[in-house]
Amino acid sequence: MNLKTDLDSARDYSQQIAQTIRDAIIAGDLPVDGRLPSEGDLAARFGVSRPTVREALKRLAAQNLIRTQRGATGGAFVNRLNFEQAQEHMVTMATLLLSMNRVDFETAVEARFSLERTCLPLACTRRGPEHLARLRSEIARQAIDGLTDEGFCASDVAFHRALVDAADNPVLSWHLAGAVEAMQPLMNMITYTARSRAQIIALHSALACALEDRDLAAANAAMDELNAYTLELGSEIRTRRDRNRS
Amino acid sequence: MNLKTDLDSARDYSQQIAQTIRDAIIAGDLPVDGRLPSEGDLAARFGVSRPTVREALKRLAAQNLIRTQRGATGGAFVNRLNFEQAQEHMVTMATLLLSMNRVDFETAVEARFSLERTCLPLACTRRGPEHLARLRSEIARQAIDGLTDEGFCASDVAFHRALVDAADNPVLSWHLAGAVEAMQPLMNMITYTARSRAQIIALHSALACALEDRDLAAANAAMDELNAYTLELGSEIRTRRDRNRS
DNA sequence: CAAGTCTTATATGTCAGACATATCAAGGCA
DNA sequence: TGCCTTGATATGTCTGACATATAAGACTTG
Repeated sequence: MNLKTDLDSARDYSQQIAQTIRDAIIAGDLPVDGRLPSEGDLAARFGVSRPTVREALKRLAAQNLIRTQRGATGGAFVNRLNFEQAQEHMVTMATLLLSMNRVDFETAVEARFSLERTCLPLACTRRGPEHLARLRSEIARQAIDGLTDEGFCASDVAFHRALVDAADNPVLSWHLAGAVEAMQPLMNMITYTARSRAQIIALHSALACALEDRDLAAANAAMDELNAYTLELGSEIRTRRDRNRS
Repeated sequence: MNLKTDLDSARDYSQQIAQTIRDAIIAGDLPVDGRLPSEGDLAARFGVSRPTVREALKRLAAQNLIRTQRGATGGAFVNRLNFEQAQEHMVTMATLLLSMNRVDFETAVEARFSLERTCLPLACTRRGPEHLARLRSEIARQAIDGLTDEGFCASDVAFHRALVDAADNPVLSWHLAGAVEAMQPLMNMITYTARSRAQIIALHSALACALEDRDLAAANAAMDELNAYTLELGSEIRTRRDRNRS
């Protein structure tokens, strides 16, 4: 637990302190669930005031690297980063990336389906009955009459999430689920007619059946169709929007 | 620029304030490069003190959502999240995920090569001469006699980075490069013999040639071999380690 | 008149000390 | 023994102040 305590007075102290502690965590010098020195201690070590140390700790808390607890035995503890939290971060980041960089619909869709396709070989091999059940249950929900658009989109995401989980590789699931969920805002625009819902449900069913039969070629074909149909809907939306504008 | 200013007194103010501003940024209420109210203003609006507001802003700064600038026309500005910054974050996160969750080598390697393979179809279609040049140049560097292990690993990462960039889809590049770079710490262990270097260089060359010929089957085959060889080296390392331990 | 310099206003960065509050542990009391 | 009180310690927050960076306007000077 020896931290470099010499700071460059030209740059933000809180940033440098955060970086020092972050490096220590990444290097494994601070064990998971280990307790950091108290804010007062850290302030004394770095030769800064407590508010400055607090700003540094808040930076780390924002990245889920530490958690804080009040009370006598409280303090700042190194978090075990879990896949769920990390995924939230990734979705937030990916969503912002897409919206702030004017990524066009085709590029995003291409990336999404390219990525999602990677789970199919593994999913065909490893899918268990519980994965098939999840897929079927989401398909059933999507077919409910009177389901709201929000409900349909949520179930759509859950379906694809189940699909990537069927590959039974948590690291892969993390990457792919992040990619899929980040697309949700873009996908929300295109599933608002009964016709498109029926078509999407049909393709979902085809995917589920392909997984059940462990038929990789069929799964790839269904994914291709879903890809093409998504692009088609997207260009339809654009046409309609352009017509309204003029 | 209307922010919800009512806070739940039971939870951290700085966290709630950060969440409020974060939501506004994600929703697009705060335009990119737009300036937030000054810390004093925000403190007055939320009914808290300036240090509390500052902790909130540092949380956002840690996620690269805002940048701050001192001086008369300074303040906190909404950042345009770019792919580079976002990738740094993703690599940090993925590295921590792998190291903190005892992900076994096989799982990580499987995820990595599954993901990287997705760029091959697009890369075979779209690769330009500049992509081929980047690939060849990294291969040349890897063959240099006396190259340090660090240098070899760095060039290895650069090679795979060039490979995913050949797909010419920034969103895909972002996802895949993050996955590849996060593996670097794990890969560092296995490239320390001349034998493995020569083999890896041969497979890199095979990949480059396949891309040059736009031969998807050959590219996939080379990737398969690289995958298998990586696993082989990994299990070799483990055997050696186990023998040393006993 | 023009160019450079000075002043000032405004913002963030930092500090010091204080109080509020949550929490656990130890000691006291029935 | 079991409950309660008390104290210690930690984070959470507030107040007020000073330091510093920066740009714009006022001023001075060639």
